[in-house]
Amino acid sequence: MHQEKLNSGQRKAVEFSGKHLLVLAGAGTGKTKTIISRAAHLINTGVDPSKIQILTFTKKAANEIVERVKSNLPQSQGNALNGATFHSWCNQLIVRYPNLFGAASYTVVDPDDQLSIMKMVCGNNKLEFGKLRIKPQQLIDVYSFARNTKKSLTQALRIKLFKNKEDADTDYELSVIKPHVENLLRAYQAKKGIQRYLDYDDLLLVVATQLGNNPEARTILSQNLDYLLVDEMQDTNPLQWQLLDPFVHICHLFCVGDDAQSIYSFRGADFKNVHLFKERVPDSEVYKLEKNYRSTQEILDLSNWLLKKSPIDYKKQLESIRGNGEIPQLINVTDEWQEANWVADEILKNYTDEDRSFSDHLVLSRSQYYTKSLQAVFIRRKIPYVTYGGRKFMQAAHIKDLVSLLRIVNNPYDEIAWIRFLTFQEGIGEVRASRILQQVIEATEGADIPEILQNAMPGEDGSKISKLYSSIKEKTNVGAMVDEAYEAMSLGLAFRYRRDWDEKRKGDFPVLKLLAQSYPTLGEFIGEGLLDNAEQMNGTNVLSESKLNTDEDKDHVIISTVHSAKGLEADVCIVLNVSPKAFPSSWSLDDLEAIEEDRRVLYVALTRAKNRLILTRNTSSISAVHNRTLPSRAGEKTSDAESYFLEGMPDNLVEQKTIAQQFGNVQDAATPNTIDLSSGMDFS
DNA sequence: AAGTCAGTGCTTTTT
DNA sequence: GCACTGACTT
Repeated sequence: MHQEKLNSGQRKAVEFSGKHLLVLAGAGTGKTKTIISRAAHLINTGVDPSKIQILTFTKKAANEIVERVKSNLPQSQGNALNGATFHSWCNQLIVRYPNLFGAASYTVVDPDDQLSIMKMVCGNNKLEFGKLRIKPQQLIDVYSFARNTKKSLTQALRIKLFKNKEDADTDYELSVIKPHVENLLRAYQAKKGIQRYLDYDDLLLVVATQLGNNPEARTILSQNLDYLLVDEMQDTNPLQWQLLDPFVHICHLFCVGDDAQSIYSFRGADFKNVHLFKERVPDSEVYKLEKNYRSTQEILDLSNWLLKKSPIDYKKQLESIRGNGEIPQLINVTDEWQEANWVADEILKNYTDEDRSFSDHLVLSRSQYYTKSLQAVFIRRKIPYVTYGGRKFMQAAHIKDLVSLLRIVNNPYDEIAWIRFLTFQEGIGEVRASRILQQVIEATEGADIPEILQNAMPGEDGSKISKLYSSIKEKTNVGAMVDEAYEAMSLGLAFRYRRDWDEKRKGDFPVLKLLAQSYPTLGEFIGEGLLDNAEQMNGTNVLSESKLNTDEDKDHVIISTVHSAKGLEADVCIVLNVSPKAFPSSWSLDDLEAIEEDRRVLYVALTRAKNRLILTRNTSSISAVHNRTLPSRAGEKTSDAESYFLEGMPDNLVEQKTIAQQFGNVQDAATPNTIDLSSGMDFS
């Protein structure tokens, strides 16, 4: 058993004996440690672990917190402790109380499926209004934004499509567009209803609505829950607040957050949930944690300087308990291949000369896309790495193919899964699939699906598929269902993905089976499995270590987006491409709030470093930008150069280096063909 | 009607 | 690498 040491502020929060508490904790002040110790403290003082629920933003964070609480307790004492994301928690509640939430046999749809549904709804209806064309994906975004922020459709359209402009032209365009959008969104909602789909937002909405309206629901839940511990409170949005609000009367809230690290406003996050905590929650207190234990003072000086330049007053000045260390480095490069190679050099040098392990390194990027060249270089130079925040395991095409069969067994109304599964069969395309689907839909409730399939597809194909369907339906073990489905589909899969079948995709199916086996029912696998993150190790999928024992090679560099790196820390932290147009991103330039959010993104990145902080930047984009002033709104004097976050940085905050050209010439480096670096190598 | 392939354009951030 | 398109074959 291992107790975490606390300072007086942390201890005060951990041992808080009032009703509700918000802990405002700056970066590196021991936020995670405090929430972990709080859970352990509650259990130690006699609270039933099954009545504590920890809520976080990612499954990874949830798992990590629960594991660390357990290691703080005598063995098996914390086994009943629950940690989940808002979404998976709601999903669990819906599964556990089907009658309460009225969602008996439903399927959770992921963003890909949402898009497919929206495309079906739009059909040939191209939303074109003069210059403005609205894509199905944008409709989904507007819909989700409106529901998460509780804003009207008009407001959501204005913010998402018109950058929040409020002039007469915008108002006119809005009035033209709105009725069309409304029709499509209503059709989308109707389709979800018929096919028993719940999208991510529905999961929260179903639970929040029921809790708000139904006293019985509150009574039932209050019997099973005493403490709610919420991590990253600054990233909760109005919908999530609507979900939390009823619990004020049901249990004790313990929330931790930092307004300077709020980086999810694109998803509707609203730091009012932090600022108005005391007003909204009766019987509540707010504590602050201000001593930074993570970083050396030089790293905090740079972070403080960045935040101080903001027009927003965060009232934050981090001070290091640890004292002084290395000055942060700013590495000037001319292109991303040079940058990637420099990063690889640095890491290899630290590994061999400085006795640092690969896992002491965290490489952060604004976007997932930007790490592509870095990954290519790491593979070529044999640096082990994992990526966080990439495409989900369950979203991969070959996985979705197989899962489509399980989905139609689980929910025969699942149109998307039907189409996917049927068109997977050789000789069946979209037209025939729709026809077969039509027969399934028209069949009366409770009709025998295998029989319908048999009739819809005369001949051997029909009977094969029909038998497969019944045979899977009979199984009770989810892993066995995966096996059966794989046996039937592997030939087709191997052919369809023959290009990278042996190297990449084939190996995912044993992983899928392992994942499936960890769920008691098919419904839970399909619902929650979707919400489960995978990480990629050197380009191939692995599931979180708790599920798969990957003891081999735990030493690897972590490559992550800043958004996925919340809560992470590392000895050496490298922030890629801190260049104009990236910080702030060129998308944000004419929106002040977006610029400030980008500033917080960089702030989060900088404060991950414990001892060595390295920023890289592309000098070619600096000179390009300095020569050009952006067209700006009347009266404003903004330009890329002026809004660039490192503009005007005092010389003493960083040590600059400029890397001489060393690998090939500029033309070579700029050719995208460089990706071929990886193809000729030995993967063993 | 279904399948294949080469060419094109496009890539914020996440549950 | 990805989704999508258009032209082609089966």
